[in-house]
Amino acid sequence: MAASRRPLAPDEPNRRAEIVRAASRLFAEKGYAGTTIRDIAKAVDMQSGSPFYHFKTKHDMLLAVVLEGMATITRATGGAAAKGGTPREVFEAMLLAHLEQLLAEDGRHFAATLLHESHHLEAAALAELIEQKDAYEAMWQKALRDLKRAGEIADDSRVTRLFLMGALNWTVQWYHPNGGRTVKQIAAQLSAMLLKP
Amino acid sequence: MAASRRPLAPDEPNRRAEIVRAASRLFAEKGYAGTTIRDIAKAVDMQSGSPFYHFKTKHDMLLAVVLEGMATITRATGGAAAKGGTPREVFEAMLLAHLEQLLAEDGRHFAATLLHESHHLEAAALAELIEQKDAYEAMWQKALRDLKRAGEIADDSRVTRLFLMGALNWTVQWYHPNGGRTVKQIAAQLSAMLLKP
DNA sequence: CCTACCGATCGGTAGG
DNA sequence: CCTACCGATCGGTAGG
Repeated sequence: MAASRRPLAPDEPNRRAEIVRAASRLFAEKGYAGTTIRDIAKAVDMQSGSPFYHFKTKHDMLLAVVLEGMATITRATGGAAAKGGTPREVFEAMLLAHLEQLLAEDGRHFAATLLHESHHLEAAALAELIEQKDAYEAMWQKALRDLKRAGEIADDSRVTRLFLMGALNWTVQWYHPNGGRTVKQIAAQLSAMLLKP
Repeated sequence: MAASRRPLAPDEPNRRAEIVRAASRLFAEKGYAGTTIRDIAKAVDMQSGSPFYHFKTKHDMLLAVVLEGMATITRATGGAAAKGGTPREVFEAMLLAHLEQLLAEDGRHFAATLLHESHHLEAAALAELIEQKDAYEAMWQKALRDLKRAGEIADDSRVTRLFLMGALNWTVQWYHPNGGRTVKQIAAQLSAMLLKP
């Protein structure tokens, strides 16, 4: 029905990226197991077997989504931290960067897939992801340590970091772009809740 | 292979409950779409078509899991709140009750299914769940309001409640029963992070 | 990247 | 609750 499509060259360089993007949305909405290759193919106007020209298996598509999601959020949050400033300024910039990736139109499907579908990966792929995740969380642990040294926070333990990750990542479940609150306001409110006045 | 099974009467009253319990574990581990009726049947030593003697559809099994999970946690947390005490005592009892349900051997599969698989429900069932969830969260909102009145917390807004829910529910992702920390310690640490000293 | 297809599996059912 | 089964769908592939 949705006919009339640009006749894309089979090897147009960003077809693979289009598949990853479509897969991220579908995995986020319907889950990995609930999404079919045919769903993904249709979303990028391919025939049902064609995604396998770009990916060997469905699992490889999931891995691509999850690694891109992790890389993007690491780049954003790491970049924010690298700008420097007081521990409080760094922390607040990291909160904002993390939330922007998590909640933005473009990044949220990657984030949701990362948070909810990673357990469908096979052991080797999962190990690769966990390695990156640990590195990411180490950045936060360092930020908490600096806050503690500066007297801005009472406890910088691992559990505190996990509570923080929970508060942050849970926003995916309730944030609505037109909900009246901006991402910036949400970040500020979380900062206010955690840091001393 | 796992032969020699007690010859259960077909209508033994708790066969249905056994199915719900097995389904909760499988849905939590493999996802709703990734779990087959045959998986569930095998887990309770039935033939592949037999679960349909107890449930009309697979969706009905999911609904049963999710509603039981919601009811259990509501009962536990509501019961803790009903014991009364200072706002702080009530809040801490609620934290502990919520976490005990979420992390206990018996309840965590129900909780994980509730948190991660509810979106597979059809609209009508989802609406029913959301109604119960709203009632549950209203209990927490009230607890926060009382804390604010008592001067134990600076902000009792909706977003604060959502950060709290995130910190609580995220524990499902990282808690390990033999991780050295008891549920009680985790509850105490969250309380310390949120309330004024 | 499409066509045409395969073997396996899935949710569900009739009839006992 | 079991037996036997159905139609539909799925991930993946050969051959172009």
